Amino acid sequence: MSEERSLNFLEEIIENDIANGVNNGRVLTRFPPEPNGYLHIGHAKSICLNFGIAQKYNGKTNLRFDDTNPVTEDTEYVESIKEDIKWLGFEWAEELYSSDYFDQLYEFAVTLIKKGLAYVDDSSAEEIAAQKGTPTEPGTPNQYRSRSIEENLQLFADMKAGKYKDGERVLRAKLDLASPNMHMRDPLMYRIKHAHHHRTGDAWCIYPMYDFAHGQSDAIEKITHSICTLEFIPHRPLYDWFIENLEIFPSKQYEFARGNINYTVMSKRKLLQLVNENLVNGWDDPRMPTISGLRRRGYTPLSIRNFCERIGIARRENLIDYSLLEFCIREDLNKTAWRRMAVLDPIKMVITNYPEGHVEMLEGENNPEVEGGDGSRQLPFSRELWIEREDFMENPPKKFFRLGPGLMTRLKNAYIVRCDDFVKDAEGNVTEIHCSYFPESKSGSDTSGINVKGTIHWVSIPHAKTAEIRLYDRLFKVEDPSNEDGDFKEYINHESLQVQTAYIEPDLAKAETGRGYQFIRKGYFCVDKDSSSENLIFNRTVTLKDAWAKEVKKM
RNA sequence: UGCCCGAUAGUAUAACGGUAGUACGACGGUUUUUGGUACCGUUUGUCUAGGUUCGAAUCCUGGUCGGGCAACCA
Repeated sequence: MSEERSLNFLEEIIENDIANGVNNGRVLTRFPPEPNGYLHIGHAKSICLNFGIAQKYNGKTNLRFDDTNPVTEDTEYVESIKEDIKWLGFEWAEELYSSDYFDQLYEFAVTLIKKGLAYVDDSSAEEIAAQKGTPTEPGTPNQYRSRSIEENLQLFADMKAGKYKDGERVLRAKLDLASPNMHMRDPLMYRIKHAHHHRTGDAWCIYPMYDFAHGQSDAIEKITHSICTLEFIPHRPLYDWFIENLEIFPSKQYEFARGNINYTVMSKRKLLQLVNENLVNGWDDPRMPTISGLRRRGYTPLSIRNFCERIGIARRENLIDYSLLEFCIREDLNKTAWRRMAVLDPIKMVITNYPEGHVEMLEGENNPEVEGGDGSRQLPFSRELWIEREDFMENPPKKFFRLGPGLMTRLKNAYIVRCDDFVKDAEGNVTEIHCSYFPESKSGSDTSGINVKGTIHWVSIPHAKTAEIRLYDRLFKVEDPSNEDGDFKEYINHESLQVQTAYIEPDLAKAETGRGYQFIRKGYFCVDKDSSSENLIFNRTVTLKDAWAKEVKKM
């Protein structure tokens, strides 16, 4: 059952187009990343939008790498992008590259020159910028603007032939130097770059600019709805102008607001800086908002797709609460993660009336949320256990439902225990807790009649294994680091990674990568890619909601 | 000083001239062998001033505020 949901503005446009027979109801979108960095959660929004909307209207989506700038692009990025899209659960119709169209694009440029709509300009970048004027003053034409078609044709061919050095000449559209839209003031179409391209190698030394590649690529592929972000709004008249004057397929551009999330940054440039300056451990650092980072952190494709669905599509600037992303992953993992026990900050508990050396195996459900059950595992129980230090208080407040002198609580999947005594060291730190257990209170066959409010997790000391636990916090200390004074890196949270050693139940030695685990009462965790059988490593994906922590804050 | 886009609870997003709703968050409660989950409830909103209209979040005008635009980046 899909629930009733109102259409976003793009769906409305498409339904309208279908109703009016535009393109005979055909829908073809494209996702056009530049292979110059890893995809992040903002791209996920665009991916879900482009692929999702095509799916919804029986259309298709092309994956097209916008690779018109060889100096920043690399096949490493191509591979990671493809992996991330597949992992998110989407399939592209065709894998394409803007560079596939370099010949065609060159011919398009020649066409415009022949129409007297493009010219070769010998000015330097600085001169061109100066001649463009300012938003309030029109630009001024230079002597090159009136070159003959024949001369332009020859010069452009010479540019292609490699007769000039980088920056010596450019090809420009002959448009309107007085336009209030700066993008229409004779925009650059081609520039010279003697650079090796990841696909075309050294075949070219001139490369088209975004504005002269994107719309035409859309048209070549007969994209019906070319969806991009808000900053391309002023490019739209140019997009249309090239298509009109080239008389090619009329793809249409639509813009939506990119998604931003608080306490992180969402630009490839900034993320690249974090990587290059070793402020994080690579693009897939679990603190990164990249798809690969979220994956390594333990986020699932479904949780990310649900997140993208929930944030919606609109045209206003936004800064989404990180808590929504957390909600989405908890929602998914609650239904799928296997419950296990791990003690992160241990203190020893001795059950004084439990026979020394005795071990019994108890059963623990894998996931109580799964209807019909999701199997179970065996838990060794013995006289000495590790429990969480915070589950004992020497002077507990009235609402504390765990252990303290005389207090009773249940050990998850085991017995009810009562705290009888505790031991302190010379510095006054509690080092050991002594309890007695009620044999008839065993989980599943409790006839003790005792009611306790709290349940705590534990690990049998003689059976415990150890694991490295990586706890993550937000990467930045402020909501919107890019909008603060100074460099965004000043706002990095240097305590965003904490490494601990935990005692884990023996079954966790078999933990698999790619599966979520809930460490009961502690959060959701996953096996990190650095993990090995000798050195188990878990990442904390997200904590559980913690009502007690809130209670403590109020006290 | 020019042009363009936008403005609905703390956040995000609906309502398409006719009862301002949903989700997350926050707060309170019920259930619970996870202080989790589930369930129930509460709270908070149409930037502003005019106009059109029987009726405006919605249409019009002015203003305010926020964002974008002058890369041989995309």
